[in-house]
Amino acid sequence: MKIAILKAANELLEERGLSGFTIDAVATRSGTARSSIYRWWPNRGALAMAGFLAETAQKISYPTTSSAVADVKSQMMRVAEVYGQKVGRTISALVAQGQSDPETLRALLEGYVLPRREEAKKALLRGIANRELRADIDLDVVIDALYGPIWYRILVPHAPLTPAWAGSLADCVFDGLRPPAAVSVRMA
Amino acid sequence: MKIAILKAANELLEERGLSGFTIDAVATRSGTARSSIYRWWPNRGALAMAGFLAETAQKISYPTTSSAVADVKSQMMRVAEVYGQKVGRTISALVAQGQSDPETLRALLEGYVLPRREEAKKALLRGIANRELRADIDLDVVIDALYGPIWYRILVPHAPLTPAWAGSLADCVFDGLRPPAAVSVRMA
Amino acid sequence: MKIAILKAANELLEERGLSGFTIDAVATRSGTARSSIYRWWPNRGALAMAGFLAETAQKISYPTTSSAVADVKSQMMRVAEVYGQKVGRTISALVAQGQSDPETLRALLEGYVLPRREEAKKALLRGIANRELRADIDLDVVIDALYGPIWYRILVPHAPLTPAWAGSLADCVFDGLRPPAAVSVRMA
Amino acid sequence: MKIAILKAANELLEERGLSGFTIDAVATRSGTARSSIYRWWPNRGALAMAGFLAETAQKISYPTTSSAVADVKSQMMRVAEVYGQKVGRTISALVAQGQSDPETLRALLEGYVLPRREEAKKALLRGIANRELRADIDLDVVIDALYGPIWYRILVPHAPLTPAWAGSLADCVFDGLRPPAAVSVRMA
DNA sequence: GTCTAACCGAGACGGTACGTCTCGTCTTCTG
DNA sequence: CAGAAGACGAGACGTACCGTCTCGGTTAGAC
Repeated sequence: MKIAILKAANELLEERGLSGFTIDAVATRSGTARSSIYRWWPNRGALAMAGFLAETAQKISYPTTSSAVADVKSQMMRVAEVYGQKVGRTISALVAQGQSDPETLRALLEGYVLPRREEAKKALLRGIANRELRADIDLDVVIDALYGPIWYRILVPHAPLTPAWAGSLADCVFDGLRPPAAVSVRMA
Repeated sequence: MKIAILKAANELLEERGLSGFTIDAVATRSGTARSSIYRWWPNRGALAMAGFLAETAQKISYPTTSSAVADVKSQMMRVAEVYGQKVGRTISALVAQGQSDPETLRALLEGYVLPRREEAKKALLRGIANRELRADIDLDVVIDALYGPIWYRILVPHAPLTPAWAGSLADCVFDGLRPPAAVSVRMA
Repeated sequence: MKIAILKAANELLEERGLSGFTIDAVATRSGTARSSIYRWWPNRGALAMAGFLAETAQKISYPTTSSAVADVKSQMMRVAEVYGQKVGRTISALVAQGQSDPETLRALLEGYVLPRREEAKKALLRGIANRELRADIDLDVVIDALYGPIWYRILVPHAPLTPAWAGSLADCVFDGLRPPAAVSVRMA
Repeated sequence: MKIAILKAANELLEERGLSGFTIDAVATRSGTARSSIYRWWPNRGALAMAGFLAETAQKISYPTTSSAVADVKSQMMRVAEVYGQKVGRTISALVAQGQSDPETLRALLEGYVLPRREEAKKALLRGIANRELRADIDLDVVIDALYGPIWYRILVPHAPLTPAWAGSLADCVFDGLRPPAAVSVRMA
């Protein structure tokens, strides 16, 4: 029951965006009654969030190779690929809903954004430990620099969100984060 | 008349966000009739956009000093300051509205985002001409890296949007974009 | 518009009683939108009452002949005839609605019951002035005795409500209300 | 179990009327589950009726003295007293429910109204046998005249239902039902 | 000086989605 | 294995906005 509802919610969000995501439409598609939806989720924001977390949120994981920087870059490219398609619609719908519904925003942050940032933080720390990255970087700023543009392109789609672009972005940002080790060694 | 409407629209957007931005509320606050609003703007997205462009969009300009990088950085810090307050609410409301209303999204892109990007592009080209920046950078990627995180923090407010953070972000990104001065060292 | 709504309201009340009287059904039958109904009436009780008053309430008037008693009796018989058909359904629905909605009950009393009682009171006073009725009768009790049974048969339909029955009832009650004039005269 | 349910049903009907009489509320107050209520009664009308019959219906009996008329009058006064309080709420709720639920109406008639009328009929026949009442009266009409107004005042509470009023009513109606003692005077 | 046309306010209209509330049925889960 | 617990589909409730529309009443410029 709940599963069918979440599935339907997700599909609608992906297919038709926020404006097509109606409790009635979810009920119809899932073959349940509106009241059954309201039994479990207090409003449409909560349902949208739950659908997203249940169905699509878990699909992007970090690889772990010897190079943390390469791991992050490849994960960003996968994120770009996934977000560039239907999932992007869902996320933008959630963010939009969050602008007029604080509860949805909170759920999105706590249920998705912050955990993801924590994962990224770990990867970057691994990079620092590896000496791939300078030790003095501000992790939050770096994560914003890496992932902020991806969200930006979802929400303000001035240009398509492609893995290639995400790769360039990663290169661009990481370029400034490498330790100056070799240079100083040579200069010494 | 129109001016009063746009002013009211903006105030509501700033004070109460998207959910408080109702045609009725704008009419009441501006002392006009709903029909007068619909006479001039086709729907609430268009009105929101018009209010934003008329009242707040023009407030952030680029300085022009000898250092293009410093100009961009200082502009980013000002942007962060302005967006961190009421204007941020307006922008997030517009983006949210844009998710279910393609016309609003188009207006936001063409009326605000793309022109701003053009300005940024010019500043960065000045930086390249100055030799402050490498010549081989992908301008679009760099602009995404610089401004994307700002929009991200407006729309997904996991942490406050402050000038200090924007400064760090600028430093972080520009760090990787400087011409390879070290090369000459190595060559020495 | 309002007229079509009231007409539809009345028809539904008459045809299908309280349970078929739905705002949606009224809207459909009247060819209007639910919102238009709620624009004018705050809830279904008020609508039912308004429909009743507008369409059927005014249909029963008192005749005025030389005999007030005969007038009341003939009016009661007409009331029985009218209430015995569709109007009875409407009235019983209104009373039923009034049991769970004090506002409807108030409207029914003030808008219908009390005015009717005032008319009856005038007729009875005419009867007293005529010497058709004793001067010491308690008008409220008499009106309850005359009309109470009619409402009773509408609401608790243990037997049909017919003009003949109403006539017998009137005779029965009026029998005790005549002045003892003639007898005492003879005895004197 | 059943007893607790009926008790709770009755209390709710008395305290809060029809609108507070909810299957859920009865279950909660009686400490049982909704399903247990539906095991024994098919719907809320039946439950209300059962609660009424079990708890309050039997409480009013006829006295039997030498004067049948006095018996009826005193019973009416007692009825008025009892109905004027909580029981009146229950009865009005039952009648209201009956307007949209024929089964409840039938149950009320057969389970309560008609048996009471039979009792009244017996009392009146006693009055005829006693020569307190004329032999040619139509018992059904008289019973309607006596008890109809009481139900009327419960359901259409234009004025309070008091024993004093019921006494006046009884006097008023019985006044016309006495055998024509005056005839012998005239014959003299 | 009139006339005509656009703009104004006011607000009714048909719609659609919301979230709430009961209903009466039905499936567990437990003692 | 009875009964409590409670999920289920259904559907009406009243609210809030949407965007469209008709209506008189003012200005203003054109004739």
